[in-house]
Formats: sequence, C-alpha cells, structure tokens
Amino acid sequence: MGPTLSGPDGRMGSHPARGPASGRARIWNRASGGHRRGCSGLVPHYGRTRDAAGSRRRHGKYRLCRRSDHGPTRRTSDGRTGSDLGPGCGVPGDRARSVCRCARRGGHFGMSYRNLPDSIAALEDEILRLWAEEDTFHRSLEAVKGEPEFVFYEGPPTANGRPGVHHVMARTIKDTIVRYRAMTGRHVTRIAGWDTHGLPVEIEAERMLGISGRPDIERLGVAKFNAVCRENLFTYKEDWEQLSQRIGYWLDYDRPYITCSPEYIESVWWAIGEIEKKGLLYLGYKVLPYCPRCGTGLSSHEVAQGYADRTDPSITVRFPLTGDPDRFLLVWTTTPWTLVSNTAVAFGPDVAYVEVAHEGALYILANSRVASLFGDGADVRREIPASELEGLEYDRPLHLAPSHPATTGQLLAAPFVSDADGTGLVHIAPAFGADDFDLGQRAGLPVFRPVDDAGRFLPDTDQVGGMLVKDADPLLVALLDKRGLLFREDRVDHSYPHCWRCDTPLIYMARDSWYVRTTDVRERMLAENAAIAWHPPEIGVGRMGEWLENNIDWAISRERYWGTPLPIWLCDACDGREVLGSYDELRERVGPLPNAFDPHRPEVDDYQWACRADGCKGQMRRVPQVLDAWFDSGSMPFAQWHYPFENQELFDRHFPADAIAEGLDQTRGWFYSLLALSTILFDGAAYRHVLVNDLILDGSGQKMSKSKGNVVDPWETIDRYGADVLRFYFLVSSNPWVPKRWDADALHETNRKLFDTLRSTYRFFSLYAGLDGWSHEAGNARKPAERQLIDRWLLSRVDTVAAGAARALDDYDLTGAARRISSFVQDDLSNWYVRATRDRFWASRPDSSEVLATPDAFATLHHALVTTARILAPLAPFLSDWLHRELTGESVHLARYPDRVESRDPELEAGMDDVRRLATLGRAAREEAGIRVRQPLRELQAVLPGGRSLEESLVDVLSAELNVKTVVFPRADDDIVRLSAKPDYGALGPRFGSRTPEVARAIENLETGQVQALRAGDRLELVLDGLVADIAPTDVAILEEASGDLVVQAEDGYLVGLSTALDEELLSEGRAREIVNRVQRLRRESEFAVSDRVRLGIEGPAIIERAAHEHAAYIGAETLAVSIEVGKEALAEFVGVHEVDIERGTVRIGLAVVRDDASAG
RNA sequence: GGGCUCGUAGCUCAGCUUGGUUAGUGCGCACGCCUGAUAAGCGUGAGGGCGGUGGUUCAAUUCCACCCGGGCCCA
Repeated sequence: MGPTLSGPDGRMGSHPARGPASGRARIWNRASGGHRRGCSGLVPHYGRTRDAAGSRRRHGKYRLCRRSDHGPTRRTSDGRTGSDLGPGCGVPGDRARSVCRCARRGGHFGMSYRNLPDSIAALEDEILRLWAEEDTFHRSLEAVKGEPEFVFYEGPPTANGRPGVHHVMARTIKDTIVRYRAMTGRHVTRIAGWDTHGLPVEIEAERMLGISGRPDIERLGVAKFNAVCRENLFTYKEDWEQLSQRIGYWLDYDRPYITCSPEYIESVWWAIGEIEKKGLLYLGYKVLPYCPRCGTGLSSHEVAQGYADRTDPSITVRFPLTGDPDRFLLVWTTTPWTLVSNTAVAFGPDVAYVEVAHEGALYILANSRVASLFGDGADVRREIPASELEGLEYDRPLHLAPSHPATTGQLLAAPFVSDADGTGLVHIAPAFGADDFDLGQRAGLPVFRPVDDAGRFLPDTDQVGGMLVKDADPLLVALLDKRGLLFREDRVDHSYPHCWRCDTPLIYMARDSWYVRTTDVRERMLAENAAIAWHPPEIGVGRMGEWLENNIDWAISRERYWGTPLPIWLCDACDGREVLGSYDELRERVGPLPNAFDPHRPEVDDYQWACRADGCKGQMRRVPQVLDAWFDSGSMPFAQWHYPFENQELFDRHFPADAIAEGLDQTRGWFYSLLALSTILFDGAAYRHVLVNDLILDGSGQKMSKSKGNVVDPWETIDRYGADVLRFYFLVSSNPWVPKRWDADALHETNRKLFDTLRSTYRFFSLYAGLDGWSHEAGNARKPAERQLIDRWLLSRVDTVAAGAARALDDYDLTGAARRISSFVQDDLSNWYVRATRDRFWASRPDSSEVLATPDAFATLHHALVTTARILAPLAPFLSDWLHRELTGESVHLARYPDRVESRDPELEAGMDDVRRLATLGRAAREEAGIRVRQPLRELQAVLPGGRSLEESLVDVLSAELNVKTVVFPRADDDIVRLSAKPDYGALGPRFGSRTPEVARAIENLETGQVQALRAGDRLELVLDGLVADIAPTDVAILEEASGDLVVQAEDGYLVGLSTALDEELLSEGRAREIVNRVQRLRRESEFAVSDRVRLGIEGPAIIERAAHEHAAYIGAETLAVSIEVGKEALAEFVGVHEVDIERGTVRIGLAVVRDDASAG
C-alpha cells in the first residue's frame, strides 16, 4: 500500500490490525463479532440502513461481498484449492477490507448511503414527510431572504372544480420555473390564490339548491343564494391543496389571496375608482344571448348546451335607396323582428357586388348570389365597386319605434360579411347581434332597443307593441309585404340556440353593461405586449397581438349575484353617479360599517344616500351588476397585497411579474385582464415572460370532458408512478404549448428511462461505496484534473449538461432542459461512464500507480450524482431531493443550481464522441462479420473525419469496448477507404438551374483521382453537353467509403475496418470468455448469490479444456471460482454437472458453492 | 361563421423560419449481442414519403392557395 493511501479510511493491509473497535461503526460489531477472518462473501446486512431495496434482490438481505477482496487475480490455475485462496483476509497484500463492513475503520465517518426505499410511493412519502417536518419550503425562502426577488404570479384557479391531470401539468410548469429561479439564489414569493366569484360558483349553487334561473334566485332571495355560493366555495380547495402538495408544487397556502375577501374586493374597488378618475368607465350595452322567459343572459357554455333545430322565417327584403326609389338593396334575414331596429346595412369589402335589373327596378347584391335569387337569365347591368357602396343611404323598411328617430340607414363595410348565403348584404341592428353591435361601436351607430326585459316590444311600438318579439314575426312580414318591400319569403330549418332550462328560443339582445374604455390604451397595450417575452413567441404576435389589434372596450359588468359588486352608485333622479374606490368612501356617505363588513350583495345594495347634486332630491342607488371575474383575477398583482391600502412596499417589490405561466385559453382571459389593468393603472405590463401551455387531450386526440368520460384521474397516475414521473413526462414529452395527447405508455417509459436508470446508478454507487466504506467526506480522491481520462470526461459532461440545462431554463425552455438531463443520465452517466468503469469500483489493482483509481471513481460518480440531483431538482423534486440528502446530507432545494464551468473540456468531450461513434460502427462491423464481442480480435482500423486521431487513453476505451487488441489510424487514403464526391445542391442549384441534376450526376461519377484533386483544394472543369461546369471543392462533400478486405462500417466521415483474422491465441481467449459466459449463466440459473465463491470443474473438447487451462486465472476471477479443475475426473466429485454448448461441442461444467463455514477457518 | 393552431412510420414526437442528395428520434416489433447495476443494457433490421388537391421552382415534407380532419378562443 502506498503512502498516499493512509487517508482517514486507510484500509488495505492496515485493516485487520485496526479492527472495528477503533471505529465508530457500531451495530455490526455486535452482530458480526467484529472482523470475521473467514469472510465468506456473504455478509449479513445489519446496520442502520433499511433493507428495502435489498429485499428485492436475489441475495436477500445479504450485501455483496466482492471477489476482488480475495485477490482473484492471483487465483491458481492449477486446479488446487489452495488454502491461501480462501478468504485469507490476512494474506499480505490481499485486499481484505470492506467486505464485511468491518472495514469501517477508526476515524472514518461511519457514513453509508442508504438503499432506496422499496417503492416510488415510499420514497415520495418520505420526502413529503421531511418537507413537512422541517418546513423545507419556508426554510428555502429564509435562506435567500434579502436576495433579489424573482416575481411570480400564481393564476388563481377556480375553486369550483376538481383539479385534473391538466392542472398537474400547469402546476408542474410553474413549479419548475420558480424552483429553478430559487436555486439560482432568487427569492421567489409564491402566494396561492383562489378565484372565487363567477358563474361556475352560481351554477353549482343552483344545482345544490335545486333551482334554476334568475326568477328562482330572486324568489329564494339573493342573501340565501349568495350564502350557499360562499359555503361551497372551497368544496374543492382541499383537493387542490392536496394535489398541489402531492406533486410538490411549493406555494404559500397559509395566506392565499381570495378574490371574495373584503380586502381583495376593496383593492378591486380602488382599481375601478381609478378607472373612473381617468374617465375610462362608461355605461353602454353588451349583446348577450338572452332568454326572454327566464329574463337572464346566458353564458356561452350554457348556450352551447341548448342548440336545437327550429324553423324560422327566411325573408329577403328590398331596401330602397334614399332619393332613388327604383334602386334597392337586397337584404336577407331570419329574424324579421330585428328589422324594427335596423340601423345600417353591411357589405363585405372583399365581396363583388353587382346591379341587376328586374321588373323595372335595379337591385344591388353580391354577384355570387344573383343566380339563386334571379335565376340564370338575370340581367346583370354592372359591377359596383366597394367605394360606391360605402356610405350609401337607404330608407329604413320599418319605422315603428319612436325611440328610433332615424328614417334612413347607411351602408358600411364589415369584414365579417360573406356571400356564402343570403344576398351578401347584411341587415344591422346593433341592439340584437354581437357583430352588429361591434360594427355599430366602430361606426358610432346608436343602439335602438325597443324591447323590454321580458322580450316584448315596448308598448309605444307601433303595430307590435307588447308582443313577444318572435311572435311579431308574421305580422312584420305581412307589413313588409303590404309596403311592397318583401322580395321573397321562405322558411329555413336551422340549428338555433334555446334556453337550456326552459327551451325558449334565445334572442340576442343588448343589455346595459359597464365598460372600461380599453380602446384608449390599445396602442400602449400593443407596445407592452410586444415587449413581453412570449413562450412561444408566435402566440404573442399572433393570437394575443391580433386580439389586441382588434380590441374593443371591455365589458366588465355581469347581471349576476355572486361577484365583486360594482362600486357604482347612480342617482335615481338625475344623471349623477359616484364610483367608490374604498370602504372609507362608503363610510363617509353612509356612516360606520359593521365590523364584519361584507361588500357582497345583497347587503351592499342597501347602502343608499341622497344625491349630492344641487337641488336633486334623488337617491343614490348601487347599480345591480357585479364584476366580471376576469377583472378580479386581473387585479391580483395589487389586490393580493390589499394595495394601496396596505403593503405599498411589498407591492412595489412584486410588480411586475418576471414570469407567469398558464394555459392558452387565458389569452383573452387572465393574460388580457392582467395586461389591460396594469396598463391602465400602472402604465406597464404586469409580466415580462409568459409561458403558455396547451391542453391535454385523451389518447385519441379528443378533449377531456366529464361527459365523454375520458378524464384522466391524476391521483391514479401519481399512485402508480409517483409525482416525479408525471411531472417529468409533461415536461419532456413535448413543448408545453403544443396540445399533448395523454399517453400512459410514455409515463412508463419516462419512469424506466430516466428514473429507473438514475435509481439504478445510485444503487450501484451506494452498494460499492457501502462495501468499500467510501464516503465523500473521506476526501481521498485526487483532484479532478489528476483523475483518469474517463473521470475527467464525465466531470466535463456534467458541467456541460448543467450549463446547458441552466441556459434552457433561463430561456423557459423546460423541455430542452428535461431532454438534456434525461439523455445525460441514460447515455453518458449510466450507459457509458458506469458501464466503462464498473470494475474500478471493485478491483483497483495493487500497483501504486493505479491504487487511487477507486476513490477517484467514487468521487467522480458521487459528484455526477449530486450534480444530476441538482439539475433535476426543479423538474423532479422528490427523487432528486432523496438522492441529494443521501449523498450530501442536505436538501437539494436548499442547494444552488450548478453553474460551474471549470471542469469543461470540449476537446475531451469531442474525443469521447468520436470514440462512441467508432464503437457504434465497430459493433455494427462485428454484427456484419458475425463475430460476437466476446471473441477478441487483433486489430481495428479507424478513420475520423478530417483525418484526426484519438489520444491514447481514448483509444484504450475504444479497444476495451470493442474487444480488440489494437486500434490503428491509417491515413485516410490508405487502401481501406475509397473517396467519392457528393454534390451539394445548395451550391450547384443557383448556378446551374435546370441543368443541376446533370451536373450532380457527373459529380457522383467522378473518378478517384478527380475527387482527390478536389479534396486537395483544386477546381475541376466538367464538360457536359454544351456546358462546361466549373466545380469548386465547396460544391461537393467528400466521402470516404469502404474498400479492401476488412469488414467496414462508415457513417458521416467516421469509418472502422475490422480485421476478422483469428489465430489460436485469440480463439483460445475467446473460448475462455465463452466458458465464463456459460458459468455465469449457470450461476444465475442455479440462483447462486452473485458473491458466492464456487468450485469449477470443466470437461469437454480438447480446445475448450486447453483454453480453460490457459486462462484459468481469468476464468476464476470472472466467475468467483476458488478452484478450477479440468478433465473427466474433475467432475466426479460434483453433484451438479451441467452440459452446455460451446462451438458446437458439448462441454460439461461442474459447479459447487464453497460453503461459508468451510472457508471460515 | 371568424381568428389562431395542429395533421410526418402502429404509437409519441423532431425537421419546415433560411426549399436541396437515401425525412430523423423514442416506444413497440423482429433478429442478434452483452452482462459482478440485471424484471436492466447494447447493436442491427423492417416500417413512412411527410392529411388531400393544385400552384411556384431545376428542386417542396419545407413556400403559396384551396379542401378535409382535430383543437383552442371568439361568435
């Protein structure tokens, strides 16, 4: 043992002398009675660790003993069972050390790395318990107190529904973002929020009360109704909290913001007050689907439930042009009653219009509709350009309502007009159609609504006063006919919305509505939006940008009950109005408020006061509406702090948000309300980055919905795979903003590929670290720069991957980060590093130059695992924390995201990439040659792109991987490669145009000498039919292809040539490996513990027996054989003799376990 | 009905911005290999011509138009 070895765990030869008594290792002392000289290889596993994982292993509760401990390289090959072969741990130079954990020697830290819990659920439960016990979340916040804030806003979910699997995705995205920022040292306030107002809550209350519709609610009383709403707000709060906590979404649930709390509402009032002060609040109309019988507007969701087929009149009416009684506009409608309120006619700017002569009159209509209205022989006089239509006036067909003084209307261009049906000219009544209303708003048209809340024409309406509007249709049609304006009358069968409660056909009708004049800040919103970093960007410029371009004023009032009451009081006598911005302002008017003041309806409706206008005797009464719930949630940046009444400083520190992340459906929802309110109130956007996610569809691409029964229960999946797997699946499978199909198989795959691999790698590490007594605290590894090449390679990869993941997360590319981590763990860490270095974890050689190999390997793997845990932590917080705690003693969520770059060695990484590519090709060549890897080969020729070569230690990695004795790098123009040229179409196409294919063909047929010339940098002239093509080296890609008698594989400039010649020496060695292979299989079939020592007897064809003799040491080492006997007699004493097949010859193998006590001496 | 978006192997996705040779990855499948992490791992192969139609171009999965189908939002 070299002097460098006498570290704190200086084991080796010193071990027997020191014994356990001097160590802090305890329990096993009693259990094993100290060091057991006769180590059997089976070590009872006692100690503090649980044996969870171990119990699943075949060797049960026994830890592995390592055969290297018994000096396998010195095993005899002469078949005798020399006593020195026994576990003579005292043999000088024998590495009797950790086998029994008796190697836990004095001064050591006594640490071991626990086995993983039995199941994913057990692991995650353990972590959840730890988080709860030590309050890791708040400790992580404490740890960065005073550090710069990373501002994150939690969009409040409606507490009204059960959280589903798509919420898990949304919450995973949010949590990953904020955990990452927290790990970069930012303080991230994360306050939970609840969206508590709005129609969903009311509908649930109606359901519970067994009532339906406004009349029912009014009968019951608003007080009772709202009480039920309030009681049932948090029916699902528990579900949300439990699910959020279970998936590791760290949020402050202790003091959430709740949109129906008095403080929150007061902040919202403040906002409305500010809007009023800025002159941006006004009373207008909003067109809603309206049930005349129930007297209520319906939400689009309700409307969607009530479509049914129905027959309506379909009439074409002629509108005479003003002052030109023989020219008419032809207008089509299925709602004759709305003609009473006709205000304009719209035409499509892109539709072609013509004038048709018919029975002495001229008619204007869309060209494409002429045939259907006038037949084939129509007398089309001329085309009418849009410029001529614009502003044209006509006489209104029905002039019955005194509230509608205008006798003429105008032609207006409207993009929504098509010529798909009707006449291409659309009758516009702003009070009775949403498109009509929007057009009217843009064009400044008045809204005439001669209809009351019950859907009846106002009494003063001529002819039809007091009639239900739909019932008036026949009368109105007859009237039109009488006046000679009815051009054509039909019936139409179509799908029409009905009230889902009472089946009454709905009408669209303008209702009183309070508006915020967002059009005043449209340009500001557009500018702010352009400055927001959208992920992905196209949603910002596309969906959001277009929506803002077409922004219309925001209708913020709802004719409902359970919501933030509008703080608007109107005088019932004059046009006075007061908009309150605080409860104090209310107190000033009505005196002290109750202690438990609740601003909700109906109490708030009772507050009235005398109008302050001079001489006015009126009373100020609150308007009946409540606030759009989007206004509530859009207020959360300030309302969560009860700003401006409290917490000014907190608000300042938390505005605007650095990031928000919600579903695509929030574009016109929360994303908009946040932007609109913050632009109006604070002249800036409320968020700088926004990460958008799309829906999760079911396995066949259908939207999940309760009615379809295709909703995935998140709990089921979490129980099965754990939260980490579910989280990681969402992140890794595709970018958040593409719709994701739910794929249960992919979950399984995620678990297997990343998590199983990582767990397995940890298990490997902890197993041998435990056996070896190695701990990261030992400090006995060399500096990274002094370690072996493959260690340095892994350390470099770790840093490269960590930096890449950090860069991706900085850019909100969660999927990119997830994929980097995943492929690192699988490809680099497990499948390359661990596989290539396995033997270093149990068999360092006694010569001094290599003696530190094992601590180096442990330290390297330890570092890689710790770093992996850290880079994985924001994405999969459970396993990463478990590993990190076990590997370092600290929660990963208190650690920093790795940002080291000092170990990066790009050249080394590139070199290893070369090795891996060559290894792949080499395996392919073996496959092609039909020579298994077990058969050693003499030589591999390898060519790298650009003629580079590999440094020696990389060559060693390659030759070990491919089981070849030597690797040589021939010059590329040696006879194993042949050159050819491939045309670069990108370079040729522009120069040769249609002759490109000919030139390309000529290039493909170049002779070797010509290609060599190109490769040397010369130009070539190719003479084609009537064309001389001047070919430069940049016009081609030069390929090296196989030639000669080697088995060759090549790709992308990489090439290997495998010499398949075999000689006796190679064959014998190959046979030895075959024997080992068979013995290992037999061991497994016999269910031996992997650490059992065995005796071997081998009998078979002469070539096999010779190989067994020649390579006995090797065979013994590989198979843990303490003795190998060869020949017929050798098998006599074996009970178990197995026949196997090697090279078509029968080989008989005797196999017996060497008993523990037999060797215990 | 309008705006946006997606449609690529049995399944899940990449590539399309800046057109260019035989369109990639993973799963699954078949065959083979390796194994002291092992209900793992590695290699090879089969499998699509990129939803359809038409256009632009020497050249289209990539650009354009229309159509079909899914999704979101708005009506």
